[in-house]
Amino acid sequence: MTLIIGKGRIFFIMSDFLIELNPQQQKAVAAPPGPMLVLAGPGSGKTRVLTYRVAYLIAALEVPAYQIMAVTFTNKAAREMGHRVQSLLQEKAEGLWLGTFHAICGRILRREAAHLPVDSNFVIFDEDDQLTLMKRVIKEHKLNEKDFNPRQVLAKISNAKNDLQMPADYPLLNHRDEVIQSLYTAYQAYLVASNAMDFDDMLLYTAHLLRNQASIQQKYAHRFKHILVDEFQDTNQAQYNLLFHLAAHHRNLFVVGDEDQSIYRWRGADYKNVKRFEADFTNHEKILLEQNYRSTQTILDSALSVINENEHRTEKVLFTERGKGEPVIVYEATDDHDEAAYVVDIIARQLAQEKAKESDFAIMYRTNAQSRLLEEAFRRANLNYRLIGAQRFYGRREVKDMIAFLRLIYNPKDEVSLSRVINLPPRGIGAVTLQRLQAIAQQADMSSGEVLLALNAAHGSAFMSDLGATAARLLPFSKLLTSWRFNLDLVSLTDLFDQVLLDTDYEAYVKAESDALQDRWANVLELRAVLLEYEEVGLAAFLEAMALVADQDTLPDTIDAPTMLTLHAAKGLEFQQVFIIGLDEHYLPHSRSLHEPEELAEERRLFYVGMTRAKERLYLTRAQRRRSPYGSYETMLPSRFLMDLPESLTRGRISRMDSWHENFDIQQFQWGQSYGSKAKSTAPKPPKRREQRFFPEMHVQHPVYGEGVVQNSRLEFGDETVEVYFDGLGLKALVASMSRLEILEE
DNA sequence: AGCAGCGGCCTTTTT
DNA sequence: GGCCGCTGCT
Repeated sequence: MTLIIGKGRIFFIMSDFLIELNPQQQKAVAAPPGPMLVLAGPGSGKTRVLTYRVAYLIAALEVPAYQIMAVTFTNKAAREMGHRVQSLLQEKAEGLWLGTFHAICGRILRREAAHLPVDSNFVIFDEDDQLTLMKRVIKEHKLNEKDFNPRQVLAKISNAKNDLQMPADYPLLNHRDEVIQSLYTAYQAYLVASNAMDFDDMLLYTAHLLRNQASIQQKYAHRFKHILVDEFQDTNQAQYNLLFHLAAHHRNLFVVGDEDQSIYRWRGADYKNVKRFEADFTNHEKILLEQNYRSTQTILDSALSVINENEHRTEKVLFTERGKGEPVIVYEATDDHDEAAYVVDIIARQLAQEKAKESDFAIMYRTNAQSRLLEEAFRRANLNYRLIGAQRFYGRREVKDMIAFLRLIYNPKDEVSLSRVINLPPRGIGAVTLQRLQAIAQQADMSSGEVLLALNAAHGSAFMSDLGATAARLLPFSKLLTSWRFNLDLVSLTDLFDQVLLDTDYEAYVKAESDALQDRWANVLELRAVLLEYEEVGLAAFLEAMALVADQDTLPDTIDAPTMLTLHAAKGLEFQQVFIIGLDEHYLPHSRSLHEPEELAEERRLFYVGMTRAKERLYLTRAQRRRSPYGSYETMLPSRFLMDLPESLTRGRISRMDSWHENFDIQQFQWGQSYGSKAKSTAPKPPKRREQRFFPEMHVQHPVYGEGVVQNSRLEFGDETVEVYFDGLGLKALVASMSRLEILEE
């Protein structure tokens, strides 16, 4: 099929996935160069617009692909866009710069390392590394972790960096700020000494380079004649600044976003960047995409009724041609176990009846911890699932250990990796020896890793004997590190990996550490398999990829199974049927957000993002009681967001909605002091069903009577009475919630 | 140096 | 309920 755009001179040969563009979309895609702001509601095809815009620039305006930079929110989104552009244009798409802010900054920073305090093979510190480092800094400042919570200090530093403040720029309002500034300075010095940077540094350094180094600014502003940004509402100051310096000259900045989907405020994102864009890029064009191609009108209206409660937003008129659809189903579970059972039950039943396929379903929640009960329920039901995020593969201890070995070999200055692996498995280097090593390093103005390497080189010399017992303790590891370093450029990555495993006897160590539940060694082997894919591109690329994997990147789409993910991870995705669980105060909205209206508004947007992922059906669930972060059971209040749903759009009832605000001061609530009528109990009650689960002809299993066939079933007094025929026993009437009947076959 | 036992704290969301 | 850091013992 051929689509004519512009004056007829230009056309695309669209391949099989062509979806006709509506007039707004076409206007955006085929706009003349210049600043463009596309405000796109959920499901309005903004990714499609972005993709086609890139294709249009190349095919119609004959912009070489290497002059285009497109920024996405996740690596996965980048990959998908890359594929689509490629299938539209084939080899003409080569050379396009496409990736997340962090990935793109990484590329620039390695090229421009000469202008940085680190060299081009710097490593990227993740959250764990940052925490390790900050704890060390706090200790060295002779401060208490209680007075200066490492996470909090890091959060402050992160905010500063997102606002482009170096330690010297850190605002000092009181004495405490001075201490934090001092911690920031020391933390930054350690990063530099480790030849490392954290995530925020990647943006900060790039923004600084572009702002302060005219030659670099010109180079990249000249090279990238067109810049496109997805999820623009979630950019922070540093990112905006960076974009500004790249695009200020040619003004070809094409941004797509939706302020209602801004959910990363806590990470420094500021949807005011939309306003900033409008002020900085005058005479920009602005296009609204309001037609939704994803959801039914009912889902859309429900979502709008929730988001409309937020103030200070440009109201959009979202509409769809997909029809009214089914009501939003609301379910109130007795407790969190019941909630999980309900979700899995609905899915299992639809699958059994072949009304849906596995990958149609997604279950979303506010916090990762909420996935656990669902996992258990899925396993009990013998169903597969995909879990995005949470116990990320790359966060596992053994995986981090092995990556730390590789990182240290690649960059011996990495103090955090060194301290992680120097005594792994235990080889007699404890805190004391490590401290001595660090002291020696400090005196010699070297890193600990460099001292280790020097130690081996100076084996037997006076340098050695000066250090005495410490040197003797360190020597074995010093030799190992030297030989790994020596082999770095000689052997393949997997050979190097195997050598480390062998030299450290890591297999025996990790197997001894494993418990029955976790096969840690299997994870090591899995990492080795990943490494295999980087054999060609090398260790640097491998380490970079490991540092920048997003949650969405961790699992292949190919598994046909229901997906479990946080509401944050759900952005940009869509599913036939969506469950949002945990619609209770303190979960959604989360307790940490209740004190601040801005944060509460963000929780609402988060809920809105989740709701608008659904194409056909939306389920919202809550539980009357659930386990608190502590472990005790608490009576919950239904989420205030549920009150915003018009009854005409929903099915199902939430109790206590009318008296929601009576007697409870939500702000004063603390975990541990139950405010419901019932006292705490440690054991959950058996799940109680509100819906009929058993139907005639079902094959069921009873723990005592064995296998039987359901003859009849009815709901009575909130429970279900099932009549089952058991071979040799005859007909038995059973109470569903008490009899632990399992469904074998529907 | 390493380990076991205890007490305090906690978890929001992610590149 | 689980992690982490501290302590005190071997």
